[in-house]
Formats: sequence, C-alpha cells, structure tokens
Amino acid sequence: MISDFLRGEIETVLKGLSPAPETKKLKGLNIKLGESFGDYTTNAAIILSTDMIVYSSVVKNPREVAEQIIAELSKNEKIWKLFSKPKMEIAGPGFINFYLSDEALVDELKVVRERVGSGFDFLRAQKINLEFISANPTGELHIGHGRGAFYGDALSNIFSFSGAKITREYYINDSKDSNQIVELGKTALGLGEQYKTFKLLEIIKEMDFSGMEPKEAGALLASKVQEYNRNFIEGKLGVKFDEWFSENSLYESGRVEKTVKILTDKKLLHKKEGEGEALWLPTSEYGDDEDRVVVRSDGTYTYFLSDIAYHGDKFSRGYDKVIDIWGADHHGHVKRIQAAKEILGWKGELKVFITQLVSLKENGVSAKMSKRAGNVVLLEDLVDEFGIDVVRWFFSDKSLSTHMDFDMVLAKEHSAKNPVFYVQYAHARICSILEKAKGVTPDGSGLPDIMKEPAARALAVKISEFPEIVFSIANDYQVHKLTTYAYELASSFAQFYEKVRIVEDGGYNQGALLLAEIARNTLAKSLELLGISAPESM
RNA sequence: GCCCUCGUAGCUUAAUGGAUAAAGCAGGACUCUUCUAAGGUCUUGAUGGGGGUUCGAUUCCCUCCGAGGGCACCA
Repeated sequence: MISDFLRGEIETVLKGLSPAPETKKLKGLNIKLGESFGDYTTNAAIILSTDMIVYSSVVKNPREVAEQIIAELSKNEKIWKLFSKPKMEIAGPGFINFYLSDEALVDELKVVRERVGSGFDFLRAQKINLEFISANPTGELHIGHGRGAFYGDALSNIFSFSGAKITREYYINDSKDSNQIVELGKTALGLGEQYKTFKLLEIIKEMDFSGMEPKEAGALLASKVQEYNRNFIEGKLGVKFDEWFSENSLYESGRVEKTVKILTDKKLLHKKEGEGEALWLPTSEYGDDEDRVVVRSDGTYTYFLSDIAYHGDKFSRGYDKVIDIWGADHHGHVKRIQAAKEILGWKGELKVFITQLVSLKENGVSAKMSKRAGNVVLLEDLVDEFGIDVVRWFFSDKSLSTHMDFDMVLAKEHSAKNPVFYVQYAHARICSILEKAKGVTPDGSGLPDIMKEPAARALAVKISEFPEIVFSIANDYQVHKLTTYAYELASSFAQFYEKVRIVEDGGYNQGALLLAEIARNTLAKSLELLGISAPESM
C-alpha cells in the first residue's frame, strides 16, 4: 500500500533529522488520502515544528521543515518514481501534498485489479472468532438485532478478505434451567404472559404441549423459535454462521461443571458475609463495579457462569481474537467478562463491541422499543417492506455508536432514492457497457493515456484507495467506511461516464474500457463484502 | 445516585487532533440527438451552552443542559 510505504519513508526521514523528534510526536504523524489536497497528504512537518523551534538554535517554521523533508524524500529512488519532485508540494501551514505520477497510478490500478480477485493478507494467519446476533430463542429478531447482524456479517467478510481465518458464531441461550425457558414454557402452557407476541402465539397454536412441565414446554418451544429464527437469518437475511453454539450443550458436556471446578480449585470463589451461600467471583478486582455471583445460594448456576464457560470454550479453540458483538443493553456485561478473562488467564484478545439501539419514531414522536412490550418492530417486517439491500445499506452506513433513529415514514421516502440504488445503478451501467464490448480484451496499454483525462484519473485514484479502506476497516472495525467508499466510487464512475466515451465509432477506448472493468469489479467486491447484491441490469 | 453511549444543515448521517466541517434526502436553478437521466452541473443551509489543553478541537479533559441504554443470587 502506498500510504503505508510513504509513512515508513517519512518516519525514516524524521528519525534521521537532528534533533530527532520524540516518539510521542511521531504518533501524530498522518498520511491521509485526499482529493483537494493531493492524492496523499501529511502533517509531518507540522507535528515536528514545535520541537524544532524549541531544540534547534535556528528557529524554523513548519514550511521550512517541510522543505527539508521533501529534500530528503527526493533522494529516495522509489519516492521519486511514485511522485517525482514537482509532485510534492508544501501547502497551508506546512502540509506536504503528494501527487501520484500517472505511471505509479497505473501500477496501483493493476495491483487493485489483482487483489480484488485474490484478497489481501493484512490479517494473514490470524484466527478470529466473531459472535453476533445471538438473539434469545424466545421471540423473533427485532430491528435492533439488525445492527449486530449486518455489522457482524460485513466485518466477517472483510476479515476473511484480509486473509484471516474466521469463525462466525451464534450463541443460543437455550439452557433448560434458565428462568427465561421456564417463563417461555409457562406462556406455552397458557400460564404466563412473558414473551407473548403474535408470532409466538401462532407457533404455539401448531404445537402440542399437553402433559408437559413448563421447563420441557419452554425448551421445546425455544427450539422451534430458534429454528424459525435460523431460517430467517440464513434465508432472508443471507447471513451464514459456521457455528450455532448451544448454551445447553455446555451443561450437557460438563463444561459448566468443569468451570466451577477450575474456579474452586484455584480458590477464586468466595462467600460473602451476610449474603448466604452464594459463591462470588472477585471481578471487582479486575475493573468491574462489583463482584458477581456464579453459583446461587440454592446451588444453581448463573448466566454469568455459563458465559464464562462459553468464553473459556471459545478461547480453548485457539483464537488470536475473540470478538463479541452485543446490544447496548448488554454493555454492563463487558467489564465482568473482561475480568473473567483476566482471572482465568485466557490467551488471546477479547473484544466486545456494543451496538447502540435503534429507536423508533412515529410521526416525529419517539416510541420505545422493548421486546417484552407490544411495541416491537420486527426485522422481518422491515426487510419485507424495503428489501434486504436497502435495509442492509441503511443499517451499515452508520457507525455502531450512533443512536440510530429509524423513522418509518422517512425510511419509506428514503428507500425510493436510497444511495444503495445509486451504487447498484452504477454497477449495472458498467455491466451494460462491458456487455457491448464483449469479446474485447483490453491489454492495458491505453491506461497511461487515459490518465490525462481528469475524470478518469479521479476514478483511478478512487479505485487505488480500495486497499487502504479494507486495511483500515480490518484494523479499526469501522465497517461504515465501506458504504461511504462504495458511494464515492460509484460517483467517481458517474462523472467519468459523463466525460469519457468508452464505446466509440467502430471501436473501443481501450484505456477507458479497462478502467471501467476494474471499477466494476471493485464496486462489485465492495457490495459483496457488505452483503449487498450487485445487479447486472436495473 | 452510579456506569456506558450519543447531541453536527429542516431530516438521516460522515469527518485516525489538521487546511474551506463532508454526503444523501428535502428546497431553489440548469442539463438528455450521445455507451442505462435510478445520471450530470450549480445553489441555500450545521458542530447543544460554558470553560480548559494545543500551533491547531466536531474529535481530548472539566462542567452544565438534553436524549437513549444499563445498574438481579433474570438472561
């Protein structure tokens, strides 16, 4: 990647300066992709300038420092080839802007072309487990689940595409002894109201619970609900999992029991004065607000205990990284599970991402969305109403921490002119053009020529950003950057399309044809990673 | 009361501490004899209030105001 290479070279130059900047300062070094300020831009001279002024006997301003950096970089043959001297400019308070040479841009295009097919190796050999959705088997998925679902799916795709070995996992809270299963059973038997929804009643109607205890009825109903949810997730949402992990299996396999034994053997559990026979794990010594009960006074196990057993199981499978994507209502669990990891010394990294809830607006008034109240908006209804592509885009173009306002009225208006159609339309357009040029294999010789056209060059630059975007997301998990990128890429193509004719009288503009093809493939890959279809005609 | 998020244009959202705060929708004005006008061009319009750190703050810190979520021997 060019920005990566550039960063390395600039750091080398900076470290070679006298006096050398503090490491702290180097952390503020930026290499940014830009449009109005060069293809790449850096603040190297600015972050340094205060040091220079303080330490050097000769006072220098950032622009002077920038000149010095450019002079050093110019001695580097590779840099020279990439940018060439007149293409490094000082601007503003001392930013250095780099303009790629056309040759370098063409080379980069060819790299992207190949990588779109083969993938990257940013996360090569990393084993990562991603657990997401994990909706309770007590009801259908609501729109809040959509965030974790689409985010987790796209992030998994991007990790895989970056060379990691991914396990997508779904945890099923089907422990037979849990209160929620018992409550579900009561509802099944007509003895309770918990989790009662229209759909649940429909399912109950088709089943026979006669003669069952609440516990049994609940377990049976939960398995039915789970089956329904799984079909929905795999079918309508198009989200696939490698592992559907049952909480109950942890009990059946003795994993939970074993966890208690480990904790007991290590003398990690304790009773509390005046708090009965309950056994506590001292999570407060590891950052949690208070200690947590793992074995209740009556000897039964808490959810936290099975969760420890579950995470212990995940880590025992040898992942470099274990990622949990939880809803905002679980944020209070983050500290305790992190504490459990410290206490038990699991090897590897544990990351927990919290997806903020989706709030519902009706006629401008915010309404609550609670699974147990009647006021639920089901994800399935949303998908049926707007289509999976629109819903995925709508959910994926926002950062996870955004408190998303879902206004049904606005969404309906929005869907007609949704950005996702714009992106898909650009893809379909290119396909249509390429169809006309079927049988023509552009050899790439026309590429340097077409770079002289600003709109073509701008498109090429946008395409060359693709590796940077993937790399960036693989490292900071900000999936929404990909929707932004896909839109910008589509927009760059639309502008290119206005300016450059690809199919000409009796022939083709070879450079433009190849550029369009690369744009198409990059666009298709971006959509694929997001789990959104790339239609060939619209 | 404590903890976690969030507050940016009329609306929905962007912006690893950087240059003129960026898009879409909505509003206004143009643009098809041309490979898909679901397109292109131009335009109106914003960082909740107050302090602080910094050469530079939407971003970091403090405080106030407002919104959502969580504070079980439920899951």
